[in-house]
Amino acid sequence: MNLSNTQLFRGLEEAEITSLLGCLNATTRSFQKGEVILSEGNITENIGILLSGLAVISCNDIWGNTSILGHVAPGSVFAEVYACIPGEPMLVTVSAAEDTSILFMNVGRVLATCTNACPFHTRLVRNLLTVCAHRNLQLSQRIQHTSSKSIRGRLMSYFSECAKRAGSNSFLIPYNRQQLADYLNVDRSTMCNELSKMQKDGIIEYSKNQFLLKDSLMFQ
Amino acid sequence: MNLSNTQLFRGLEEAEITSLLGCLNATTRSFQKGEVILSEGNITENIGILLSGLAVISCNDIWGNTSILGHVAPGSVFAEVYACIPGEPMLVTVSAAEDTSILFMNVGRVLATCTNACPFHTRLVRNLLTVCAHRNLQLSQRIQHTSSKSIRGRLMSYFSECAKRAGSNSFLIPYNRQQLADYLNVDRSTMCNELSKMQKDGIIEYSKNQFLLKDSLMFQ
DNA sequence: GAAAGTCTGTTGTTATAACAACAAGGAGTG
DNA sequence: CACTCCTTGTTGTTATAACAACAGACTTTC
Repeated sequence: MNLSNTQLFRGLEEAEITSLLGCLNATTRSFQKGEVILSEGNITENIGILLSGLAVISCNDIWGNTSILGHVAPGSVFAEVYACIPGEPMLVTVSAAEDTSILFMNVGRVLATCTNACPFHTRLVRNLLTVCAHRNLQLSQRIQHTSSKSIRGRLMSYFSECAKRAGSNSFLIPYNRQQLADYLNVDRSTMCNELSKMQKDGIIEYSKNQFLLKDSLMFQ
Repeated sequence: MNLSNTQLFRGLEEAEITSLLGCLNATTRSFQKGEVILSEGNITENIGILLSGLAVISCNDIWGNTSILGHVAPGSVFAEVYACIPGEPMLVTVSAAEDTSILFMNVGRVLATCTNACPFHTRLVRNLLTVCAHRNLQLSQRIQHTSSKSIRGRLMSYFSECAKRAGSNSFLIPYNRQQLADYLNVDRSTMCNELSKMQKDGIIEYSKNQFLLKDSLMFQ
């Protein structure tokens, strides 16, 4: 894993990162497949970066049922939310889905200006904030797109954002049907059905992942 | 508004804040009821703190339908997500619901270590990160609690977290029925009905805002 | 180019949530 | 106390989403 390609170290050179890592007293640890990396209920002051392998984020309800909340891919930051809220116990468990190596950094050291007053430090903090803000934005958008009670409403909310982003009524979506259904928290087949109806109703046109919001609607 | 009571300035004394504000070149602006504070599509480098009044966060779809996403109360930070992602245009509009005054701070100045290397600065950055992380946690939890397709599943997910937090099967919830229904994105009356059924089924007991998850379930 | 696998769209049935309308129980006020 | 206002719980009806099962199109692989 090349750290300069990660969200957290973006904009920093290899040499600068090496110097930073020393300054941060970062440590690397390896985990075997199945091993718990961070456990629910624990308090962590460490931000993790997954260097290689794969981790899953899961959650247990009080009856012991486990549900998977997401995955951590190489280069991704995790646990930063808990590390940034002093004393907040984790509500999720992170465990290794494969043999995995993790870089841990103490958030206190990341935030405290180092004695060398190194200029890379400022960039690192800014990156950390950007990571947090990005995740925030994505979560807010998902909530917005799933706020409608109807499948059509959810699709329209999502398509509306896609069109805004693309600056055009025509856009590509980055999901296949199953992924889109999961994102909008609806059943795939029912969603496919609704897409057909919307096309029949003249609201949208689509082919594979290319969608078009019909202009006529803008003036209704 | 006493700034030392706000999330962003927590842990700082009045005098320290005054010195910080100068160092940050923060500015205060007033808005009349109905006036737009920050507009969708704009790029902002400013974090806002609402000092007095009330603001609403709203969103327009491409057909011009407006929906209210939330409110900003005195002392609350807003726009920090957009300010922290350089170049990210706002997807929401913030406008004054009453006559309102806002403190704006440039995020670049917040993050750049000031020439005086004032120690309050570090605390401020840490607070900003904490604000971001907190919001993040709340959003993640809401998504988790609304991920079930059934009302019962959503209630159980929420109650499970409440019980965990309380460290007890008995806990108070901070919402009335309508607010809980809104939070879980379900219809109030249907939810009330489901709560009754859950009580009949012996899963929970409740009275007003006091809830009890029945122990028997733990061993099923 | 046949076979297996994946993705997408379609249909019919069933479960369930939304909705509307109302009753009962406080809380607060004149 | 009578009054209104607000919250909560209940019921019946209707709309709609989930679910299951399958067909066709497209990929991938040998």
